[in-house]
Amino acid sequence: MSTTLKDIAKKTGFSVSTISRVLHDNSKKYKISEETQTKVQQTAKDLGYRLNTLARGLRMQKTYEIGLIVPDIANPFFSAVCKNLAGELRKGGYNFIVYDTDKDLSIERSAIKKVLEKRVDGLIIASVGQEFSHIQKIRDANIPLVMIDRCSDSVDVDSVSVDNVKGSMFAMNYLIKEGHTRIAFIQGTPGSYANETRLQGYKLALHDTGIAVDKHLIVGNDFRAMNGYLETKHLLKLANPPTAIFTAGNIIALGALDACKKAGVRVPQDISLVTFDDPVFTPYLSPPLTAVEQPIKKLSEMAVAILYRRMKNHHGMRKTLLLEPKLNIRSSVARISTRKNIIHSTKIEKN
Amino acid sequence: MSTTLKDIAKKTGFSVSTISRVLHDNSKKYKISEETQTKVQQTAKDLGYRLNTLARGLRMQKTYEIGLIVPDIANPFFSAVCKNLAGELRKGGYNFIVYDTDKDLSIERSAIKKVLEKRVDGLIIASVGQEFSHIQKIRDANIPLVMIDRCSDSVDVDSVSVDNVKGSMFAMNYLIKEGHTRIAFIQGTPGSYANETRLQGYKLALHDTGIAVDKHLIVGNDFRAMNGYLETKHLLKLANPPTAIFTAGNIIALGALDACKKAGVRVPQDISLVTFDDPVFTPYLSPPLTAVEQPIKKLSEMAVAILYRRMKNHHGMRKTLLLEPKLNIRSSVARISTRKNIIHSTKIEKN
DNA sequence: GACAATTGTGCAAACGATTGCATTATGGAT
DNA sequence: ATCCATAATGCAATCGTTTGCACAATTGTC
Repeated sequence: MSTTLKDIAKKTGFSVSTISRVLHDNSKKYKISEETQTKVQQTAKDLGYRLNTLARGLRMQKTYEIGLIVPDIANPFFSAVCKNLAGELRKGGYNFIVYDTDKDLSIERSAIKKVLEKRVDGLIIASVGQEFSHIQKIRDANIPLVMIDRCSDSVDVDSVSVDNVKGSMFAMNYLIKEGHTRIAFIQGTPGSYANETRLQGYKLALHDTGIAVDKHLIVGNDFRAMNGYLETKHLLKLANPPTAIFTAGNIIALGALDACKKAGVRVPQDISLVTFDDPVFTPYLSPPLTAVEQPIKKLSEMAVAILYRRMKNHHGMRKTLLLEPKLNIRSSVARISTRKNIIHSTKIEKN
Repeated sequence: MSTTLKDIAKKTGFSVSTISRVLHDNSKKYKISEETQTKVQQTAKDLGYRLNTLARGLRMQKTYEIGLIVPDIANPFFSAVCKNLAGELRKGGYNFIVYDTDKDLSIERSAIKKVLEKRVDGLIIASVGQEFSHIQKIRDANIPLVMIDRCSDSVDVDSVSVDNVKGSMFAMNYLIKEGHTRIAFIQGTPGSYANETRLQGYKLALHDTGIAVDKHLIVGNDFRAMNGYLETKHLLKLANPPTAIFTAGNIIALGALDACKKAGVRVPQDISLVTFDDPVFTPYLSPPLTAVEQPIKKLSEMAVAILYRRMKNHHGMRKTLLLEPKLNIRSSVARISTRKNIIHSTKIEKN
């Protein structure tokens, strides 16, 4: 259908080899005459020649493609990661194929299969699960691979992720410093990497400062807004409600905020709110939310750097990177005093 | 490196043809014996055979890949489109390659080149610009193509987009119905398809109801938050400020909201706010914003449907679809009365 | 017992590029 | 005149599949 080297060869009278060399080799190496070069290039343009990367990839055993597998591309965190990775990879002359697994492990498996069938040169994957045997297999097949946004000691693969534990501790320590001791945690999906590590940080911070963990203050079960809404409502009705809420993800925080407003509870005067994750709209909420920001740009850069390294050296030592998050302090936390706490409680009863 | 059909052939004693047929043909057609099938399948599994789509694509002249080109994947609208398209395409057995052009026409051009070199079976493109000659060329080369999120009579390509003009009119008519006559429009990037069509709807609605267009009320120059912030500040300082603001995009609205809050101007009591585009966080802002929602799911479904149609029939009639947006009424618009307007004005002076 | 139909499998030519190894022509050195 | 280096190009194998055609063996039909 489309023009091939052969067509150009026929038209110019040169051999396919010569055409190939002129068009892709920069042709210095083979000392093609100027005259031939211009002639070939001209006819290539005339005929609208377009490289066939399938043929090249097959012959060269290299595709210049990187596979990217993410649980949910509509999640601002992942779409930002996507964008940064794209830019970073472009610099190195690589393109990438994205797969959205919709947080489904079976789709993830089939995505991996597909992407390997495409003979990508490398793979970046933010796995959904806690189960990594299928990923280990890729590594065992010597396909360059880096995991992002989660790491596990149970697999021997390169990884770069954000230190969720530390992030939680930043948030919690700040709340504690401001005088809070009754701090609720609204979870995301239990069992997910993000949730478990963030929960761990929550507990650790409490433990470090000698505050007992109150199981009634750990609530919730997924990363959606409705979860934040319902659990906040529930928390506000407790006999002894928390003075602060820490949510495992930003969408949860949206729901929490909504619940507070509907209950006539003011943030931060009546209750404080901090959240993990910090997408573009957080500063524009009312009030602007204090949030744990993940270093997305750095994460992407590192992921690509580690991937390149692995593509050069299949058998190097495993590399795991844990990046430091950052607490962005805005206006959703109040310094606490006992009196405020009481006012707060009465307010609740009213509703 | 990896196992090929040949390897399996060698191991089982059958020919490459037989292996191929068993593994991909469902082999009914060629009446391969049960015995052979199981034997082949077993060794394929043992050897960890993985299809090489490069070779297959080369031979079959079909890749089962669709290229997707978007201006900014981190934009919630496009990442949602992405996700919906992915799901839709998966149903048909297609994968897709995404390119983020970063709103840069030259990157767009090179992305198109790259994606065609990959011999995708089709192309979905949300072009950045108003200039479509490069896109027309693809169509001329008989590559199935559908444009999304913008359409133009100047190119002869299939397209599906949201009726921005109508969307703007929905928003404006609502504001007008609520008694507003001084309505400002904060633009996005002038010259962009999204902006011009939304602006057109703004003007049209005013015109239809006999309200004169006041040029001082059309302000702004890009889709970012800072633009919304600065322009709102400016609008509030006018001698005769608007009673309502309509923003061309949601991020602009975030900035506008922020400016109002900082100026002590309440929404909607002191000024009303409506915006185009309606991502997940809009209902959780304070106040929940009345916004024009784009039918993203429908858009994606239609885009894929039209693409499939075009892949089957290269020479059919051009098809352009214009989908209807929807106004989600929340709490950012107040019914206006002259008295309120005066109170409002005094409030402004105070700041 | 002759012939046709069916069953099960293999041969070999594509698909479009890359590249090591010729090959030819030319000029210079001896 | 002989030999060698160099310049400019061509040959042909290869990458891993798919698939039209051929072919042998078996079964069925009259």
